[in-house]
Formats: sequence, structure tokens, C-alpha cells
Amino acid sequence: MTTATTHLGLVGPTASGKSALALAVAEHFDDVEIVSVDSMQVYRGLDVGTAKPSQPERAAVQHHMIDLVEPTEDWSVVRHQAAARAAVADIQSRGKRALLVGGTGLYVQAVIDDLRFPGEDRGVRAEIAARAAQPGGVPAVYDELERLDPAAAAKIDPKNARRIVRALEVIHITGKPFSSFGAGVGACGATMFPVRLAGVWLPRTVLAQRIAARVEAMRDTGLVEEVEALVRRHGARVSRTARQAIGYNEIISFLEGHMPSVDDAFERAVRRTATFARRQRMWFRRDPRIGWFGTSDNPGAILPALLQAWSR
RNA sequence: GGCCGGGUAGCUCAGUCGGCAGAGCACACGCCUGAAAAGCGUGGGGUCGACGGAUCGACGCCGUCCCCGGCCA
Repeated sequence: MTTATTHLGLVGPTASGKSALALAVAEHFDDVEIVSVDSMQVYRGLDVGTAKPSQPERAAVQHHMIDLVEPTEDWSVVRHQAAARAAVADIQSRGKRALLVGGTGLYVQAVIDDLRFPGEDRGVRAEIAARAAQPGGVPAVYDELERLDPAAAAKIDPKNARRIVRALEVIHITGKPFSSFGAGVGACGATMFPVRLAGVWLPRTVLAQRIAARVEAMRDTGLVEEVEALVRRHGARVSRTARQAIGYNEIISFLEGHMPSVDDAFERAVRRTATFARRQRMWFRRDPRIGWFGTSDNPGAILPALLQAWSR
């Protein structure tokens, strides 16, 4: 029996400098490989707007979970969970440590926590969603959920149609209450494997400036051209999940004539990034397992503390 | 100078017949098990351009003035 490897995790809001820090960490230690826990970097061709590590960076440090599928495919938390855990196992089998890096909170927890997703049936879901979409449909399906699974209903907002529909879908396909599939994502208990979690914390004003600067830099680096190429190649077949990507969504809207100008598209992308960062902050903040590393300046300033915390 | 339209939350704008000031976005706080860069909840915010008038009561009606836009001269 070999000693259990303690893996690493670096989380935080978008534009907080996670990727650069992770790269520096991996270059400093010779036993660390990076596992991206990002719902958008899995798509080939979504490079600039997802702030994907460059080819030289990926040559210098082994990266996993990047460029896995075409943008015409739907990705999901379940696919990410399976593939990322396999990557961690692979890294461990070679005697190395995985450094999980990402801002997709649900995905991070799906990888490290014992989250079990009870299956899906798109047909059943579509049928329930259609009922919910009718006038007065949302209260109706919520009533149904209250009857079938009061515990789940108590945790789901009566107006959140998507989560009500999903809970009913699970009940219908498994015959068991949705609430019977685990304590929920706020449990934050023992992880599936030993992992040390660190979070990058920046003052909001600093983060807001970094977000604005980064989106502007993406524009200069050719984000519009990348989206044009994406649309030229795949058009309407860009998947539901891929087309949600911030920046891509707005520029596609512009190219389709639903947005008056590129400036509007970028302005909206900055705003949406900021609200996304706020939700990320909320998500990670509740997790007591994360040790926070803060600075009011360049995130690179926390590198020494990280290296010290993660040396072995 | 004349005519017309407008001035209401940080922004864009609703506001019916005169009866406690509204929405979306933004902001703040928060939720989260197969779309999660998704979805959703709560909250703080107002000299309704200014002054005067009629009215029990005005964002609304009347008068004067200021500002913005358009057309005419």
C-alpha cells in the first residue's frame, strides 16, 4: 500500500490569476501536473475567450482536461467528473500530484466530493419542461414536487423552473426522491482523495479592473475573429453548452444581428464576467476547506506562500 | 424666434380615468447535485427638471421658466 498522494486545488473567480499561478507552481515543483476544472476549456477552438493556456505553456507543463471535444458537443458536470477523476488517477499512478485549477464551482466539487448524479432522460425532462413552460406551469410543477418530495421542494425556489424540472425528472426515472441522492453541494465534508485547496482572493475593485482589462485584451488578441471562424465552421450546430461561453455568446448574437455593435457585445461580456465572478465568490466562500491567499496587488505576489503551503 | 416630442432609480424606459412610485439592467446580500461561463431568490435606492396655481388629493391638470432632441424660419 503506497502512501496516499495529497493533491492540490486552486480555485477563485475568473481573472484572478489562477492559471498563471498554477503554471508557476507546476514549473517550480517537478511532480505536479495541471488538471483544468473549467466547463469551457474542454472545447476545441474556444481558445482566446476561455483564456486557455498557450501551446508553449502546455508544452512546459502537462495539462489535462483541455480540448477534449468539439464545440458541437454538449459537455456536462458528469462527463467532467469522470474524465477529471481518471486524469487524477493517471497522474497519481505515475507518482505525481494533480493540481486542479478552475473556477467552475460545481465541477470542482463533483471531482473532489462524493457527488453522485442520478442519471438523466432528456425526453422525460423535455416533457416536464414543456409543462412548466405553459401559463401557470411553474407553480403546477412545483406543487407536484411538493407532493412527491417535500424535502427537495423545501430546498428549491418555487420560481426556479430549471431545478424543479430536474428534480422531477430524477424522481420519474429513478422512482426515488431527488433529495435521497446526497446531502447536497453545501455539505463540504471529506473529499474522495486527499487534496489541499487554496483560493485566490483579490479586492473587488482590483478584480473588476482585471476583468475589464482581460476582456479588452481578448478583443485585441482576436476573439471576434475566433468566433467568426467558429460560426463559419459550425454555425447553428454550436452546442447549447458551448454557446453559453461568455464573449462567444455575445459575439454570436452580434454576428446574427441581435446586437447593434461589437462594442455592445464586449460591454455586455464584461458585465456578465463580473456577475459570474460574484457567483464564483459566493460559491467558493462557503467551502471551509479552502485556504484563502489574498493580495491587493498582482496575484503573483502570493506565489511564495503557495509554494510553501504545497511543498512536500 | 415658431411648432412638435421629451425631462421619473446609477443607466434605459413604463406609469391607464388625478388616489401610497414601477420594470429591466446595474449594485448589495444570498441559493445551488446531469445547461453551472447555466438557473434562481431577497434587498437598498426617487426633491417624478424648477417654481407657482386650481383640487380633499398631482408624476399626471393649468401657467411661467430651465434643459435635451427634431422640424420650420
